[in-house]
Amino acid sequence: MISATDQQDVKKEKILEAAHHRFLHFGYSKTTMNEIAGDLSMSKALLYYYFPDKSQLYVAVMRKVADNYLKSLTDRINTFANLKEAFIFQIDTQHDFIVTNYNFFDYFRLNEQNLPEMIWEIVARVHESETELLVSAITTEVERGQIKPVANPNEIVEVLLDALHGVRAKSLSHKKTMFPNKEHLDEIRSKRLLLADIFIKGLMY
Amino acid sequence: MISATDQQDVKKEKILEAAHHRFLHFGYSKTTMNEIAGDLSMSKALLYYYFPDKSQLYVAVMRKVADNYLKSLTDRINTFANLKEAFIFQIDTQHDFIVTNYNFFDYFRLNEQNLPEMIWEIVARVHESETELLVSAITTEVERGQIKPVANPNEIVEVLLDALHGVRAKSLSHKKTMFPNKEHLDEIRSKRLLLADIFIKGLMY
DNA sequence: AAATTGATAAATTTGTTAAAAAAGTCAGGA
DNA sequence: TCCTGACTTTTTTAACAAATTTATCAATTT
Repeated sequence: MISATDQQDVKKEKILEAAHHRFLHFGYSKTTMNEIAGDLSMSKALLYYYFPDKSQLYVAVMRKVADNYLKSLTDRINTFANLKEAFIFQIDTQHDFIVTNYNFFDYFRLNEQNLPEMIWEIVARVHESETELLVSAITTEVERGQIKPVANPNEIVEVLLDALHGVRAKSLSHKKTMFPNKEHLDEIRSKRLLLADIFIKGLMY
Repeated sequence: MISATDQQDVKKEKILEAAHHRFLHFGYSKTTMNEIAGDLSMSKALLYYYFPDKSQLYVAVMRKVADNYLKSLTDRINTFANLKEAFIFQIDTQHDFIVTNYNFFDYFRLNEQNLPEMIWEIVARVHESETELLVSAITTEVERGQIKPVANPNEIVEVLLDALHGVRAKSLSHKKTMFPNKEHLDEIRSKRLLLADIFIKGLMY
């Protein structure tokens, strides 16, 4: 027998899917609760039965999206042959994550200031997970004797992540095209790989 | 005898000073041509005699500010004992430049898209100058045999500048305080120095 | 002629308000 | 417990007037 709670979870899941679809294609502000309800052939009121309001629905979708990303990270932790592999994985995985969810994050970019606290918690979780992956890779590489022991791997990783972010931000700013195209993205990727290379050598003996 | 053109230049200079003062303290949108004229006890119409419009006045001030910065860079080119010194100089000089002109750049940040072409030319000049300084420092260090020969120093420097920018951007985003305070700035500086250190080691043999 | 101004025109921003759209609520039905 | 239609409240949009600011120009001074 299927419990009521399970049924609810199934329906909630359906709603999350529909909402994700809308948010992903049209962004937060350009999708209405009516439309999401319409997509599911249900009344708007029912959405409010399952989720308290629009922004918390968005947060729930975000959490799901983030959890998927998180999982793809934790699945691979400690599976790398060397530090470089780990760096490349981080660069490509994060890149893919951002590109495939580009529109979804418009709400995020638009409000920047005064976002619900929960959003920041999710962001923090993601960041921690990214950090963890790389810290672990560095620690392993130290144990293997490939690079110098580092006093504070966390600090190193944070600087690396900031730096990688900078490569993206700088390349994308003052480009007219609202949408990053293939060439840009390739340019960013190769710059990041160059940075990663130098960085790794910088950690060696 | 003082030529009419010299007189004009003197007066233009006065106007640039007054405009800079206003832009620096209140930003572009919060200063009016009337106020600038008032500061100089002249009529607003006279401003338009010397400068075609507000935005070109701003650009002229910007050019002056940028030229000063540029000069501080070219003055020091090829005067560094080693690569690290050059990097530190770059970090500190640029940092100082941005902090002392923080408000002045609000116009810059606010419009981001659709800025007058001249602004981008100035930005490009500054960027080239920063790049030149660092490329020269790297080339010198290669000649000294301190680091490995690099195929494309320009590429390396560009990545470094992007990365340094990233350290700043990441640390400053999602901080509520419109104004970066001392502690933030110190944190950014030390992160940047760490990055520079790793980077330099990454360029060694 | 070159430098300057007051008056005035043109453009932009700000404030107001009404209509439209969207968010969010609720009494009641299956 | 799940669900809806009808309803209320809040937010966004549009239109327009008022106020501010940019920009121009004929007239005046140096």
